[in-house]
Amino acid sequence: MLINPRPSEVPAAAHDRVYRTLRSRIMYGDIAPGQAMTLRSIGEEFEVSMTPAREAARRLVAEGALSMTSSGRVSTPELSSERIEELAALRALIEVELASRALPRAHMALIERLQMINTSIAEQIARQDAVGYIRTNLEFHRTLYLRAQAPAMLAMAEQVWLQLGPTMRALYGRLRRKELPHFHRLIVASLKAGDEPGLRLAVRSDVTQGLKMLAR
Amino acid sequence: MLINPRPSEVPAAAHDRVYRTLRSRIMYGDIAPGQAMTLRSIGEEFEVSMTPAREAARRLVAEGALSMTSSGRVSTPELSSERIEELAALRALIEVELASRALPRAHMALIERLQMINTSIAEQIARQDAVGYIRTNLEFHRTLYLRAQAPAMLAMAEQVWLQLGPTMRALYGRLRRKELPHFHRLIVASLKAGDEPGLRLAVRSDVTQGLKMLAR
DNA sequence: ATGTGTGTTTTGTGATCACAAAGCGAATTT
DNA sequence: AAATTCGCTTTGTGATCACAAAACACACAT
Repeated sequence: MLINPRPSEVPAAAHDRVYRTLRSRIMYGDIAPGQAMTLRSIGEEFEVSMTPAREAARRLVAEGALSMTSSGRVSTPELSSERIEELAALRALIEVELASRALPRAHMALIERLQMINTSIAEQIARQDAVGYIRTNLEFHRTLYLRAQAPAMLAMAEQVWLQLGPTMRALYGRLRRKELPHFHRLIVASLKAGDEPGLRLAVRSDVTQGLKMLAR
Repeated sequence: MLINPRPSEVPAAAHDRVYRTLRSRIMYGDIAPGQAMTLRSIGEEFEVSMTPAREAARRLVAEGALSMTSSGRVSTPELSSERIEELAALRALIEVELASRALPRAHMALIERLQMINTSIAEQIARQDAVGYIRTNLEFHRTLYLRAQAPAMLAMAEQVWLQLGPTMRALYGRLRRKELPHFHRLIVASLKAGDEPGLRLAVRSDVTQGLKMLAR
């Protein structure tokens, strides 16, 4: 009997492809806050009928990536400053815990990988590429948190990122960064030193800094 | 022009009714872990077609209330002990923060209401009603956290409850309680005294206690 | 100008159907 | 006896359609 040589390349249902593409766009700030979309237009873009388009949209609504009016229309959310503050606090709570759990398992290979990602972030900044910056920045965090071996917590953190996606675009479009966020260096340094309190503070600061200015 | 006298009583779409009913069942431990269900049987029970049944199921999958096999079949999840530990830690993180934010706004009316709920919990314990116990226990927590005025955080907390629902049933079926969890009394006492560190400890303990024993 | 009414168009909802794949059970083979 | 094969049944997926309600635009009246 033949074993499927690539079990990860399962057919990929249509609704899942739509979901994943939209999710990436939202999480990485490809879509501005308040952007409306119809189920038919989604289906048209992905060349599927309304059924899978509706499923993908509904899934994103359930995750807070899209908001829905009482009549069923979906759009990217426009977050109030109170909600931004809440989501920033959630990021701080969850990601500090994830970093703390990753610390004892963080070996040199991981730290080098994080430094690589940091240089990549610097490139995106130089290129003024907002979407690239957001994606690479989140990749830095995800790479660290994966070491925590805590999938449920990581999923929660990603859900918060998703909710903040369109808003992050508005933020990073405003504060034109010139250099690598220096808390990333602090995170790497704390990891090297095995300094847990320092790591917790660095992560909390990194996560909070940008969003604080946006919430006012 | 007439204003709708009950704006909250909008027609209620079929898929939403299915979703809400299933969500309650899962969150309050009405369904055991590992219980499978088909889309057609859901539709049959609620006298709707497969379309709204599928939407409700998909929404619950997105929230982690149901798990899905690669072939699209859904069932209540059977959580590993690692995942239970993670979810317990998330409860601790988020709910301690919610309680802390509720504290400065907690007036006498709220405290009295919490005490009422506590006597209600004692009744459910005397009646050996597992589902009633879980529901009333969560009502205690929700009542407190509503005062925090932090809807995004509360939604996250409820999502964790939802994921733990079927497992909670298995837990409370095992440890036949005899009396009101005494951390509930500690929570109320800390609220009365305005003692924030005490409140944080009491909430963390209450949230962690039961799940710790289940995770081994 | 502003608000109002009306007809048209757009849009989400849910039912139904065809299809393919997964699950399942019994009979058969090793 | 255990494993396998084959056929039937169950099940999820996605397309299509009818329908009702919401959104919209335009004309009209104030």
